[in-house]
Amino acid sequence: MKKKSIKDIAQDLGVSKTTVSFVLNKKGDEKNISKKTQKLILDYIKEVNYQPNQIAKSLKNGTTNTIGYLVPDISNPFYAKIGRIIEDLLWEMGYHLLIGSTDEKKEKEELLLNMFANRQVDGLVIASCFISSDALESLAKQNFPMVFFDREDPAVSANYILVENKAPMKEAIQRTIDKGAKKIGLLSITPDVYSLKLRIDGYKQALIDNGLEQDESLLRIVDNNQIKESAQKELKYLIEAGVDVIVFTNNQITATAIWLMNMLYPEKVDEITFVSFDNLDIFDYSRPKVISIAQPIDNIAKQSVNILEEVIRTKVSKNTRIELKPKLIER
Amino acid sequence: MKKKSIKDIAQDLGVSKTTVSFVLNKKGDEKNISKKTQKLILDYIKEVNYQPNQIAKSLKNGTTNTIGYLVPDISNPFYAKIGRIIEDLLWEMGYHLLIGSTDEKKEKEELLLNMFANRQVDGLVIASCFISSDALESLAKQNFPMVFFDREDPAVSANYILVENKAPMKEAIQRTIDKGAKKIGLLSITPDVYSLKLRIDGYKQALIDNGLEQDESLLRIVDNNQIKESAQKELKYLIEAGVDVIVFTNNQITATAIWLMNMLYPEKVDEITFVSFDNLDIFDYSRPKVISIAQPIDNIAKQSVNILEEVIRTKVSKNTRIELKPKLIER
DNA sequence: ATGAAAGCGCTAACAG
DNA sequence: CTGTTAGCGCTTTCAT
Repeated sequence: MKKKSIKDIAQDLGVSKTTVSFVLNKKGDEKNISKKTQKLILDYIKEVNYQPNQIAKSLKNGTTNTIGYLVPDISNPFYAKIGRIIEDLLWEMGYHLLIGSTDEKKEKEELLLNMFANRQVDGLVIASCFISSDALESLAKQNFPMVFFDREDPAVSANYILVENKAPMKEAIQRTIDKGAKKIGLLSITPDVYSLKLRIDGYKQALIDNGLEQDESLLRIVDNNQIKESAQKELKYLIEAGVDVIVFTNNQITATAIWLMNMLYPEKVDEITFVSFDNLDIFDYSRPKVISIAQPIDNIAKQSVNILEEVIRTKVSKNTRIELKPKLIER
Repeated sequence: MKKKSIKDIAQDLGVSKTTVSFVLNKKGDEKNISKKTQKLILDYIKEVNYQPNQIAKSLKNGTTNTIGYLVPDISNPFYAKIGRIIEDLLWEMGYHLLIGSTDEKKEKEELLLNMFANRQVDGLVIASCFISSDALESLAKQNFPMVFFDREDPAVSANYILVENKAPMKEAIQRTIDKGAKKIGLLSITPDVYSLKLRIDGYKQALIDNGLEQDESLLRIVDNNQIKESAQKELKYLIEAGVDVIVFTNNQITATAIWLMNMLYPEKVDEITFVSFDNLDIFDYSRPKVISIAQPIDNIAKQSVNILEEVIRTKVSKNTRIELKPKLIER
């Protein structure tokens, strides 16, 4: 039993494709198709379990009801969770998610971007490191519905769903200072993304505001290409420098550091406090103690979908920039 | 500058659509298109940045170069990681991933399944709880390329990529017995999936083989609808029963239990050993100590893609059943 | 109340 | 060496 098309159905029933199409799209009454014919068709549809070919529909309509979700790595819990929520929200609206991981590689991002556009996704939710790339610019010029989250290129105006970086980071560090922290180090992956720079600014500001020593050597940058090895070295530096607090700019580096601490300095896990931008469930019980800045994942997803839906519907992009407030979790 | 189609290009250049199409598909030489015409077209293509409409291509060819990835929850690290690897492997082959989370809901799974099929995905990688559902049966009957992983319905023959359950579970528990464990409890989510049953069988077998007391009350099942509350109650039971080892049937319940232990029984974290089917990175340094059975994620992904590719290419499904060996991680 | 026919963008067999 | 044409499955205008 091969798949039936509208044409087959029409032939089998001795009616025209048009009639079938009208009935299928619930325009039977509107188009004055007799009740009898409608029932005939509907019954047959069920009987043969007719499934419309969405590709043909898409070609005709110019829409696919598919949204592209482009992130550095879909297996990163942050992107996976947001992806999941977006998937659910879109599902309600009859949309599907096509995913792509860019690995923060420009070339891959551009290829994926083009593939997505060619595949006629109706819109794009994207965490890009290369917002000013040719591919994105060209899409922007075509007024392609897009919303950017997590990352921003301040030089490019677009729809952004972001989270405050500097102030919350400063505030979190302030808590540790209030509790007596004196020597505060920072460990970050290479801040080639704007938001990471802002988080580091928050760190610096906290030190300045409290008149703490501005020791540039306590600001350690990890080599992204060999995170574990490099983090180990930098962590060692900070530990030996005698810091009582270490600040991290994202959850990945925090998790790595927790692991390293437990492996290499188990005797020190209760002497040091971690501050992490981005939360992870394990922070609830991991040692060292972690004060974290939790991004409002639900809200990021919700706003992204909202804006995207609006742009698709109205066909006008207003370059909305939304900055959400993260939540400080003390432990 | 709106998007150009092949027709536009042909008109602009005063050649026919066919010629353009041939050149685009690198059949220029084969079809004896003059070098000059080829260059003319290729140059123009670049100039206007022509992007072929994949939807039209798909309609014509009957293939979309898209694979559906259907899992209970894409934000679960296990599925997210496998998804990521599959994405990469497929990318090499020119395929893309359409994702769907079923939430283990039959209705949602069937809807997604149909949507995917209608959208003409070329194949499906799926971790389903309802392998014997109508929707799946109907696809199977149409010889639709599918490969199942993680979960099996022994009553349905299909392409399965699985991991051994019973023996590894038994073996992991054996290690704890060798080290002196006497009273071994088990905590599991409701084992409505076949593999969970096998894991529990492994637990029982380990007890039998070692002549340990078969106390059915030490086998605690958590209510899936309120995991945290239920797990807390069951964990309490086991702790009070004085177990020295607790066995878990998947990583989710292990993670929950680790969290609960640290929250509620911090004084006991070093007195009890956990055995977990499924590994998580945090087990490296979490307390209680966790002996885990790590699923070979890379291999699962690789084999799934292999089989799927073969089925798509040969158009014949051989109902291959591959059982991979997990890796015991002692800590 | 229903049908014929054009067309979405692309491919490819067939004709010159 | 290149062009004409039919057709993938669907929608929709216009005609009857």
